[in-house]
Amino acid sequence: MYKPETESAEYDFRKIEQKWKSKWFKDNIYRAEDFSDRPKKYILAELPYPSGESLHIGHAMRYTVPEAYSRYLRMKGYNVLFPMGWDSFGLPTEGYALKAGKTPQEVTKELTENYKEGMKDMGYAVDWEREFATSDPDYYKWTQWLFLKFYENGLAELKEMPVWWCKELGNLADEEVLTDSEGNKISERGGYKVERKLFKQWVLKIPEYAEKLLKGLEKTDFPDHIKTAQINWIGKTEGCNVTFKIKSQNTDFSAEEEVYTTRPDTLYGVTFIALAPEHPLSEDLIESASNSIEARKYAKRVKNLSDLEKQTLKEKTGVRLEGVFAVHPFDEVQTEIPIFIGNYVLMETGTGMIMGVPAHDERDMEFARKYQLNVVPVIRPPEQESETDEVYTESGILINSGEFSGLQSEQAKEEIIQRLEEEDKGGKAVNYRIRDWVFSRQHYWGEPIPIVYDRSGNPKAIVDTNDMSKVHSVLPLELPYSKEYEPTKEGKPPLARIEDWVNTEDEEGNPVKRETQTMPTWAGSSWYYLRYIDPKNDGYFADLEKLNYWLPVDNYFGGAEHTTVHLLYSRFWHKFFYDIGIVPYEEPYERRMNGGLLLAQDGRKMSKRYGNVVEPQHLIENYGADATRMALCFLGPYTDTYPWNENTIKATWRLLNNIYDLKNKVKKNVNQPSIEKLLHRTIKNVTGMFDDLKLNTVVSQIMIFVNELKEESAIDHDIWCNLIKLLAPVAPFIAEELWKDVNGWESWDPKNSVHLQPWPEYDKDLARKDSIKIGVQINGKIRDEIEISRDEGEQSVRDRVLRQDNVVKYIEGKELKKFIYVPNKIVSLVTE
RNA sequence: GGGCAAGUGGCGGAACUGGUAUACGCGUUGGUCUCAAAAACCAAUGGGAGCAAUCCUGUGAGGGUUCGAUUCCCUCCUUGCCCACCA
Repeated sequence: MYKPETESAEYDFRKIEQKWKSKWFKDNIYRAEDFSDRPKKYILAELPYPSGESLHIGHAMRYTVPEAYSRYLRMKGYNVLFPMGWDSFGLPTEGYALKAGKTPQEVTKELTENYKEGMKDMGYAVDWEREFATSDPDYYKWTQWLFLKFYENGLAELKEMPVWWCKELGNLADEEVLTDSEGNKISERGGYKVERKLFKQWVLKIPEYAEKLLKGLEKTDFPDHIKTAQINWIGKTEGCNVTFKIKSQNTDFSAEEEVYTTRPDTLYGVTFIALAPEHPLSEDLIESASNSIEARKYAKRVKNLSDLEKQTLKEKTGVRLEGVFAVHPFDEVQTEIPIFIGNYVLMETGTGMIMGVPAHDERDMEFARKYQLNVVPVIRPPEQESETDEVYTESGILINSGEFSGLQSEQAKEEIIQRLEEEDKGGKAVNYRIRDWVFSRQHYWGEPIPIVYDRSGNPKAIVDTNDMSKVHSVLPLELPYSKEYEPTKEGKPPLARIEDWVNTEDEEGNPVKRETQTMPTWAGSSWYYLRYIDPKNDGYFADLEKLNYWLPVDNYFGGAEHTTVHLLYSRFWHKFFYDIGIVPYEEPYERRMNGGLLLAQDGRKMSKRYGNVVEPQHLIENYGADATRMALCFLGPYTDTYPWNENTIKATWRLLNNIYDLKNKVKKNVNQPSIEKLLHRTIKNVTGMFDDLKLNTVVSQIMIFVNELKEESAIDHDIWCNLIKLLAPVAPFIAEELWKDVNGWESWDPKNSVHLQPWPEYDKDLARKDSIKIGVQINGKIRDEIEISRDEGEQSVRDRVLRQDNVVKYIEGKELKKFIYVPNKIVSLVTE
């Protein structure tokens, strides 16, 4: 088999890459300057979590394009911040440690060193002086401080919540639970079985920021599909609350309770009320029903049903509360409305109680059929005379609706809401799908939550965040060292085992117990982009002036899987920080780009199981980092998912060899006008493509240019210098080497680095083609082509076109009805 | 079921605000070099017809708008991702 390393090519990438790597990072030529006169650009790529031996090709795939882009911007004259750090708390690292039989602390140190070395090998232009890991006490001191800010402002609180629970991992957030192919719920990491359980959890009240998160999107420049995903996740609906009186025939119990609906226009079609078994009123209602024993049994069973079972048993069931009924809010509707406890009513949605309108809701209909409940159509399709037999869920014209009959749905909604408000029986309401963010985990490897409990179990913060001198003595609350970091069998957090840490004293010397749950992985990554701005600050999380200079992040690159989790939740943090005045901008990220996946050559996902994993280290050794970088750029657009192809890296390696060989042809003052014109076109194209982040075509353009240069016997020195600069962002090592050679420098001086040189400018006139071949269309089909000079006049083109043989052939004997000439684009003729 | 993204040669992909579809690369075929192979270099390469100039056809399918549609509009199909009894 052909192996590049046996070739006797002059291009010795190993030597070249080793040399420049050591110089760049020793002198940190990629340092981001605080408060430079140059305009700033903050380019951020999601920080990796160390969970494997070393850098994976997926990382290289995600980082190469943003990094090359950051190099381009630096050459364009920007003061660029391109930082890197490690998301080292959390399950990925803990899981790796468990498997390796080491502590997370040891593993973090080892892995981050490997990753960093891998990134240096790739030539990533990172300002390593700003590196940190989220598990560094110096860092999580501020994660804890920020958490306490949430607590002080009532946005973090303890809540009894049904959460995902798994024997092996403790509790999990919704985002950490997946559905497997059989419909079973499993953990994202490890694939363990999970179920629902009630726990006292810390939650962050992100729903309170729903409206601000929606509004803030307008201020960002995110692509529409990302905005839409976040909008849908927040799930705002507008409707109204309707108050129903509830009475019992058996007891003197009575109550008033609200349901939420988006369809007040169907209010006259209500034939039953259903509530979730978790509803606060359900206990009282069961008590007042004549079948309370049966009802209580049913409610208990449904409550304990895990979502796993709910998933498989999707049938709607319920139990009627005999002798209890609801009264329609409008007096003229006299029916006694039956009340059910139903398994399909979710406590988390709306008010946890619904009005059942079977005629206009599929789910209600299914339920009504099962329990033989009345179906009262109150909306008819606008194009039909009467109601349909089917469930009609669209809007239409109201019927059987008293004074509102005849109205169109939209208008009826308003008028019904108005009447409800007038009669004090409800009113406009808004509902959000987004839930409280469960923010505690029963793991060892996370930020300890800086909360203690007094003797009666009341939580309190371990320090007042405004008292900075105390903050420094109390925070960070360090994670105690422990060899046992697996959850206990009973599900107690691992920290609960360390008794002398758990039992402590508050400021007044009262005995208190520490919170033993820790924060989720998302904690550290929710604000890391702020710390990059001022990573060494030990007096504050980040200096306001520096934040003011660097924020917002100009372009944030990451995975599509984070669109509705990390990207949304960190916006929540930031908006809260803005509200309490500790950050200067409302939105953290100006732009966002989601990266695609790199599949294996066989088209499947890369996996050790399939043995189809591509190792970046292997590629670097065999072809060099430059060829690897170029191949990753060249394969396809950043946002797309496509398979790896070993032949692509052979192609980019060959390209680099060709370029390296060209240097022998470089001479001063070579006159090559057509190459010069091509150079300017290339600069123009490449520049535009970098701005559009289309690096696959950047590589194509360089290939086209190099192909032309290969035909030349000599290459002009200045043209060559420009090519090197164009090459620099994608292939930084070879560019640096060629730059040194062409300038004849004997020794290294950081300021001479090609990566700090200005990006080439193009001359508009030179970039323009003088003559252009355009197509000649006759009746919509291309029949001929004609070479015209740029901006040639219509008359002249017309004369010449009409004389062309092929054109004459087609239009002979026919009337020319139209002659269309789009300058420099096309000629189009239409005959009868 | 809902939302989002996407369907272009054998493959990865180009195509600016509608203007010669398939740039660039891979692969394949033929050739040069070689005892031979690899590499390198040259040539061809969407499909079909033809000795040929040339013609027909072609961007998931079907309609539409237009002198002209991969691009805009409508209907549908397929794939991927996300969410999913959300009242």
